[in-house]
Amino acid sequence: MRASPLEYGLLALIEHRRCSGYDLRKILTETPMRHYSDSPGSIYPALRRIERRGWIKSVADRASRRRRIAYRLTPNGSSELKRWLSQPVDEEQIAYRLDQVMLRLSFNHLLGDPASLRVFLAAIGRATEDYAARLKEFIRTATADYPAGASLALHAGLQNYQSLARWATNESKKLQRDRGGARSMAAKLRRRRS
Amino acid sequence: MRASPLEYGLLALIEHRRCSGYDLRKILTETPMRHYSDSPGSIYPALRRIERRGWIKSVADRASRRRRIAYRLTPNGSSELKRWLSQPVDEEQIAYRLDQVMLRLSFNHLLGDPASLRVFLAAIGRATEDYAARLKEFIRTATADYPAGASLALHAGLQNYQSLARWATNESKKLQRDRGGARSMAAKLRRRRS
DNA sequence: GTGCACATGTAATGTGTTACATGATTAT
DNA sequence: ATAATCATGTAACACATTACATGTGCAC
Repeated sequence: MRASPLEYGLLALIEHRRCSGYDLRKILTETPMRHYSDSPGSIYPALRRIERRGWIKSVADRASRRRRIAYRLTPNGSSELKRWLSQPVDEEQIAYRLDQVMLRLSFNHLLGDPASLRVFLAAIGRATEDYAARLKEFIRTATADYPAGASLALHAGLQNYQSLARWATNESKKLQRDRGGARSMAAKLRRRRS
Repeated sequence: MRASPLEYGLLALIEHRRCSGYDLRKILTETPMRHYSDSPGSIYPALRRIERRGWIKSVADRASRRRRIAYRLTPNGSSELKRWLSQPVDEEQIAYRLDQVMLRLSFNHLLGDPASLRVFLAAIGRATEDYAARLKEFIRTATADYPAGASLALHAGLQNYQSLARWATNESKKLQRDRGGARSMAAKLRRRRS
């Protein structure tokens, strides 16, 4: 990982639409992305870091009379963002960086490929299933003498991962069906026209 | 919060049983507590910090011939740990610090009060229900123009919190029933003996 | 003219991560 | 002997948080 999660989040937000530091702060405070910092002491230095790396460029914004420094992505920033978005989803990410996986899901549309959402959901489903199996095995072998609270916490975790796996796989299949539907519809139209 | 999550985790592990830095590292690598660091550069400094604060004391351990510095909690450390374990569970913790809530659940037995587990689970249930409601309301009002991936991520989150809320409330009720059962059983025995 | 929202920053601090570093004991 | 495991540390770096600090434009 070449940048911090916050930095990738900012990159994605800026790619989604041109943003100033203040805009970004507001988005982070007002949406469930809030667990990323949201304080000026966190965002402004992060912006300068990714600017120094050449991933964003400031553009003076004179739409209003207020002082305002907006940013947009450079080609380098754009390709770095795409690299991050299209990273494979593995067990490690599901287990320890689920928030980032969900962030990548949220910004999947920035890849510009309508099919990638279905693929990404399927990857989440597979990796989560694998991790749930690993967790189940851990619970089976290692928790005989655990206190009640610890067993409960582990079972809660297992249940969560299992339900997440089902959900992701299911949503992926839904998209597959829709695509199939759209495709056969298009074929019908073609046949009709010919 | 007067100490870092890692520090509280270490405190709890040491209270559970006397540990050296190496023991702690092994526990962190081998259990799902793994997302707490696990590297020596993280654990040894943390140990020195809580030692400086007077929460743990090192005890030379000559059980084996290896060099080994084990720790145990001081009375101050013990009461700080209990303070942390018995903090109220609120929406903010559910939303942004769920891992810590689960850690506190895992070590609830260190409070020494068998009833506290049920109470803690009920508190998780209530706070999670509240947060799920807030998230649902956010989704209802704010996501009309969100990209598909973002909506999916939010719905996944909502589903997770809803299922967690149900689970916690249900487990709490199970414990309540068991307690009820145990109590009436004890009453029966008393009656029989008299 | 005063208070609020807009808007951007700096400094101090703590902490986690990575990489580097060392050495002892045990098992093969 | 030598590799693996036990065992403990340091240094450099990046990052987030908190608190502090400053100034502008708009609405009332």
